[in-house]
Amino acid sequence: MKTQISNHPSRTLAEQAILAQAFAQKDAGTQAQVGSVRNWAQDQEIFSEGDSAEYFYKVVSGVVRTCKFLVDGRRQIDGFHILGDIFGLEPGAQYRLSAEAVSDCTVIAYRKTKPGLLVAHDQNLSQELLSFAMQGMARAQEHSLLLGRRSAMEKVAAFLLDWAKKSKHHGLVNLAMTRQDIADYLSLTIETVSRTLSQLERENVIDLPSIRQVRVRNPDMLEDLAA
Amino acid sequence: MKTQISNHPSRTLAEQAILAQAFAQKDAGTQAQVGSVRNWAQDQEIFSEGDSAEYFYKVVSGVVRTCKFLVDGRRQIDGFHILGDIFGLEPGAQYRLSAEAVSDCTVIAYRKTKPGLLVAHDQNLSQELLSFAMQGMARAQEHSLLLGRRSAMEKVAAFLLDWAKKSKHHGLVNLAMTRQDIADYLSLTIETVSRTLSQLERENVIDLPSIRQVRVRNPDMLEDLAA
DNA sequence: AAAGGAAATTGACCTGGATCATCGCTGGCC
DNA sequence: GGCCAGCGATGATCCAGGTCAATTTCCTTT
Repeated sequence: MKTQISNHPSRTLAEQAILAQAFAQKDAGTQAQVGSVRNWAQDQEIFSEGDSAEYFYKVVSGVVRTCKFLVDGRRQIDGFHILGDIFGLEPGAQYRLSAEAVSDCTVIAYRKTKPGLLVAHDQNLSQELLSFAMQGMARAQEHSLLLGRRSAMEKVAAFLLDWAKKSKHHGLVNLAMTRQDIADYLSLTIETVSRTLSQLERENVIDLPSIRQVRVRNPDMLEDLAA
Repeated sequence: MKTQISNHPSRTLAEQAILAQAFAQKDAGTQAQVGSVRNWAQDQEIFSEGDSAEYFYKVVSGVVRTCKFLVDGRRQIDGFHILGDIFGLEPGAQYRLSAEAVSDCTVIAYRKTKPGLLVAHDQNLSQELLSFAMQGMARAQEHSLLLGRRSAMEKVAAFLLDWAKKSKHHGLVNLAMTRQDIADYLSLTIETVSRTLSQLERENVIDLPSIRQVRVRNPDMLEDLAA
């Protein structure tokens, strides 16, 4: 049952804390601005570009991608969102990107008080949203810098470092996403991503113990390559 | 004298309105969160990556670029900012980008109440900042999409449309920036920007009456090319 | 108006990554 | 265990845009 918080074997303490917080708010009944928990299976669509942006979301578990589909079928991934990340917060009334579950995932949906207008009665929430929006801006700017005028090697190395930083297993990165996802995030082809990873393995910078796992053998070298 | 608002021949009504607003706030003396007007000459640095982010800015006249310099000398331009745009708003205590005057320009500097922490006592200001931050995020995301997997033609066409939209002279765009600026914004070389503009002129999509002016002859075609 | 220098254009050539094609691996299913 | 389908790896080739090298245009200064 979805409202069951505790004793879920796959949930970390941090995830349970976020859930507990959401439910505490709900139980207190202080505001309409409170979250409801939702689950999504791998590759399901959470929302689609152009949909009315009634909700924004916070990730409790799993990984979400936000992306855009171009007319000619190309797909660009704007970002991956993990535990604690907020996505789907829009300046306008419609989503400008689609959101999909990279893995099975749990998110909290927050309803905006008015469609298209985000009003925070609560000073803390307002502050938190502003903070998130600025971080979101910074994140998007970093992504622009990553995409512009950087070689495939620089892109892949930076991507790996980014995920290594997030990983709790020291030096071992579990990638939730496919090569296609990585390619669409870095604006490369799967072939180039694959070749670049192979090259890094050949040069003893990383190991690829399984298809979705990367072991960083030489972080310094990886830093250098990320430029 | 810098505090002189009216009777400046090159200022539009909108610019004067922004200045008047800034001074009205100042005169009322309601808050510390009030702006001071500053002028910068072309190519001067407004702030530099790593500086303590004490102020954020709003453009009154002219054009500002925010950019990052890479170790190997490459430069990437994150964005151009014009009348009414806010720049230099940071989630952290330091600027992550540099800001420079593309043309002579006038900006209003707002001091943050605490370094590194942006607190808005005023509900309206808080709302406005949130709105700006979300728009900034959207702008940065659009830029990522523009840089990723798009041809030189698509980039240049999208760039021209963007500026044509902002121009008041119907169909005539005055570019404040050099080809190098355009190249660094689109992650292309000056040669490619130049060649692409020439090609557009040859195909009667645009005219290039002078080096910093573009006349859009066929907006529909330009839209198609921007994909 | 002439001179000088920076910015822009244009041409010739080269290369990194895309494209196309094939093969191998792996994990789910009976 | 054997089969199959989707994902990933790798090789061969191509081409858009980068690089290098002249000019040309425009703007500033005298």
